[in-house]
Amino acid sequence: MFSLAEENYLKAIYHLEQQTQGEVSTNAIAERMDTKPSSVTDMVQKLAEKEVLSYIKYKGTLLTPNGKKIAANVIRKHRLWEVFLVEKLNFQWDEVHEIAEQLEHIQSDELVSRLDKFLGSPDFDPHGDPIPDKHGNVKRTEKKLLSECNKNQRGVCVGVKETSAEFLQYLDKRKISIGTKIKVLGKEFFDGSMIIQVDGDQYFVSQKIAENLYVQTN
Amino acid sequence: MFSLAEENYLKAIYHLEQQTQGEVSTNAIAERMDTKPSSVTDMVQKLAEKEVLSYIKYKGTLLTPNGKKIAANVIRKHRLWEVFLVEKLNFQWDEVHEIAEQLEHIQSDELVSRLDKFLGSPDFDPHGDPIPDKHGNVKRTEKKLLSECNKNQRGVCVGVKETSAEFLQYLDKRKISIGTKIKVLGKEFFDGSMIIQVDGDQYFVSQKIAENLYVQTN
DNA sequence: TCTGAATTTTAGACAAGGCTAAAAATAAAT
DNA sequence: ATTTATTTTTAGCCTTGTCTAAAATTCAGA
Repeated sequence: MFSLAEENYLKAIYHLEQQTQGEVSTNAIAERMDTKPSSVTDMVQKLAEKEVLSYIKYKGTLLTPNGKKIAANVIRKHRLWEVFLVEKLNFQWDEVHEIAEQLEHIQSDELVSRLDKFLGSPDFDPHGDPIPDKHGNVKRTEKKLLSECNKNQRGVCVGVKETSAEFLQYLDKRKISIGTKIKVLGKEFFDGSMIIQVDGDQYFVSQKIAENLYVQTN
Repeated sequence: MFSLAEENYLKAIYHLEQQTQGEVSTNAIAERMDTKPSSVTDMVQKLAEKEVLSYIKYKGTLLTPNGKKIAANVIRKHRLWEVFLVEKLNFQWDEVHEIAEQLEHIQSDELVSRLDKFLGSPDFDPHGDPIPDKHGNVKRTEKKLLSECNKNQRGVCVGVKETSAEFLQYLDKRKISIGTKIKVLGKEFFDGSMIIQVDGDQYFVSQKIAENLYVQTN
């Protein structure tokens, strides 16, 4: 139904719509897709014909409900495959994006449904981003930085901001990964450092660490 | 390196080379790829430039060692994914081909290597076809039809010729699947029917059944 | 061996998706 | 309120992979 290129455009526009409000500009799309604005104009006009987005010359584009659904489905597949790669094939968090970028275009609803079940219907991908359900709805649970948490707050690690190998190794060493429960035992205000509890262990974390770890509090 | 279309051509030519000896004809490729001979000529000339096959006008093509390796790798991926779909996602034998046809083009050596390990480095796909190793070498164990076996011969079920749902169900009911050991207890010459032993049970199979079941004898 | 049939190749066209250069529209600044 | 700068679109061209129609080559039968 939709070509690989078209799916990538829809996905890019979907993400851009979440980062800003109002119409998405041609230049913004071009930058995100690493392509030229003139190419974007062409494609956007084609997609408008297919009624997956509305386009007004010199103004920008907005996805239609149908376009949103298609984009969300691509993102759903992307994130499910990321879970597969990390949980089943033991890839690292930062190694999976490129491969998932390819896998997200495999066409088969049955495959997605079975993959989802095989993985235990996860709600988050390895980076802590929410996985849209089959209807394209996203469980929007805002994540916040560990550094924004207060003493005695509890949360679940849902992602990272920084994705360098060093940082991921730092977390691995402390057995912190997606789903890990974290409790703030203490917070030092003059340098922003914290003492946190992870499973049975306690760790000291600097502000820099706390500012790069997303948690979902409850 | 090689486009999706190019990979599909190499794969098709690889298969055709195994079915016949000598050069593969343009028409044969066109028929297998469900395309026109003129398109094949174009593509084959392009692939000859890339040195993955040798092409002589009006004569035909032959894969170079490099071309064989690339084709075998695509087939390796195809078959590994089929194992995944059947073993892990519980698809039926006959439902996986289309999806594997897409998955075989995912580019990532690391992915293939990890998938292979995850599946326990299988030697055969769910249809009983051998899975090439990472160097493109195929463990060539010729399969023959059950009907070609003689009394008291033993073999392992490695595939089917017919793939209709009815036939697969027939086999399922008798617990015959890939890897199932079969022994020919008796063979009736006037109608080609057989008595076979499967695990502890004995079954009567008609010639039609025996002609559609591949076994690897030892 | 000649001739008709089948196969294969060439030539020219097309759709998708991208690019460059130039024109048009909008936004910003004096 | 103009002029300048930025953004966006248009026009024309390119590549990939396909097609049709016509030409060239090979094969096969008499």
